[in-house]
Amino acid sequence: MDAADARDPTRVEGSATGQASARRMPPSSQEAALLDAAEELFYEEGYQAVGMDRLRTASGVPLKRIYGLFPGKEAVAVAMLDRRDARWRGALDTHVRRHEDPHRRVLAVYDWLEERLVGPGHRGCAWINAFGELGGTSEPVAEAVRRHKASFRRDLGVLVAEAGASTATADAIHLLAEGLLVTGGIVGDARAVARTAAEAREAADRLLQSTAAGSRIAGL
Amino acid sequence: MDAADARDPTRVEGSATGQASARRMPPSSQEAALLDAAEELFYEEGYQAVGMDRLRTASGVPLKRIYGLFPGKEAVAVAMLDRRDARWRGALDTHVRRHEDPHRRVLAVYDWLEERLVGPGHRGCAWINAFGELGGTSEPVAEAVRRHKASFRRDLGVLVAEAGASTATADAIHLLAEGLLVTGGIVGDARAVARTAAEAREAADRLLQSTAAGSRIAGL
DNA sequence: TTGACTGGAGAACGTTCGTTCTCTAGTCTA
DNA sequence: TAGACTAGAGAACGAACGTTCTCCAGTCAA
Repeated sequence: MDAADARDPTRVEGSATGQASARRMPPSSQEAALLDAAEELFYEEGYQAVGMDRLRTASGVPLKRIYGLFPGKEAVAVAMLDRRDARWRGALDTHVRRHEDPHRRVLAVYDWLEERLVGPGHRGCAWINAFGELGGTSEPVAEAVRRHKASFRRDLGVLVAEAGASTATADAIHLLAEGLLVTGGIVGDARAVARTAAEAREAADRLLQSTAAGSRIAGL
Repeated sequence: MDAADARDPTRVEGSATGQASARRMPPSSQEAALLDAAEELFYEEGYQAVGMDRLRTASGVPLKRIYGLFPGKEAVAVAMLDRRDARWRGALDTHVRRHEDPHRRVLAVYDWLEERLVGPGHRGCAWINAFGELGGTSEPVAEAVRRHKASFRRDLGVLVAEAGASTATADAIHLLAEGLLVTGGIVGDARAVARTAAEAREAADRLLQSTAAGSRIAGL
């Protein structure tokens, strides 16, 4: 790195044309900028519809450096999915733990998913979409999707266990969440997403109640 | 090609290399052969990973005729999805109606989905995958997916209504089915698919039972 | 048999892709 | 200041794509 960076290490964009530039950006910021652009563009348009050139333009990271950071486009996609996984599940955890009641926490999962699904430009679950596009041709991407889905399922299992419900109920809570994710992504408009989320939440509530009722009947 | 083909108009393949040939095939058969190839290849590898040349080779239908039958690749994909929709839902209907008990019919949906998900080369739900790949860039494909999912949901609604359960239960049955489709597609191996199907089936059963119990309690 | 016609095989075309290479402006050491 | 070096902007490259076009074997009416 050079003296200019030392003088202004916060400098991130500097092009006169207004497009992002990675000039003098430290490598870690460049990687972040690249993954930011990849996350947004791949999510909105798909993986194959976005070329490396658009990633370069949107992130301001030169092609030469992109290929210095990652061996190829596929690796960028995997890194993006993994980074998103950490952030996504962290945000979900933060959201649900704002509630004290363990039962309410489980239902709050659906609130959070609904919020995520109705935003502008949203197109469902990034991992489901990635699997749909690349699951058949890219094993690394397929594995990243399986990692995320397994982690999500595990996280839900913990929440449901804390609510005192059975593992069978946890399984159902998970399938309802996946059903909401895929259906909410496809239907498109916000009203339908809200309706679908309400359906999932109500079904989850019924299953949690019936577990509790069963437990009471069994004297647990 | 040779005179032997002319003598046998029903002949559908005739290449010495073993690949399909559409020579002398009537246009309706050519369309069917094309959609057969499109269905298989697009499903296994994705839409953008399969070029028109491979469609031509696999179906035996010349490019000239493909572009005579459809204005472009996108239209082939939409036609394939629509044709598959009719066959897919027809087969589901046939399967569930082999059972007499309306309650059992609903559960049989999950049996059938499980069968579909464990076959070799299977990669989940063709419509979910198509949406993941093209939902952001092709409105005709996105609409075909929405058509199919709306029809599937409606079909399930009829089955659940015939079982005497509420519309809320029907919604849950649908979300569980979607959750099974997406999860079963991603997890890959047959054991995990079977386990997921069992989870969905059990949750559906509980929801149907609780509806029935609720109805009895309410004196209906 | 002749001539017009049809339709298939595959070449051709223009574009776009992922990836690599070149050139140059700017920086640091001595 | 001189020279080695770094890194970015964009050209270059080979491959593959969707689509169109060319050419010729085969067919049918007269």
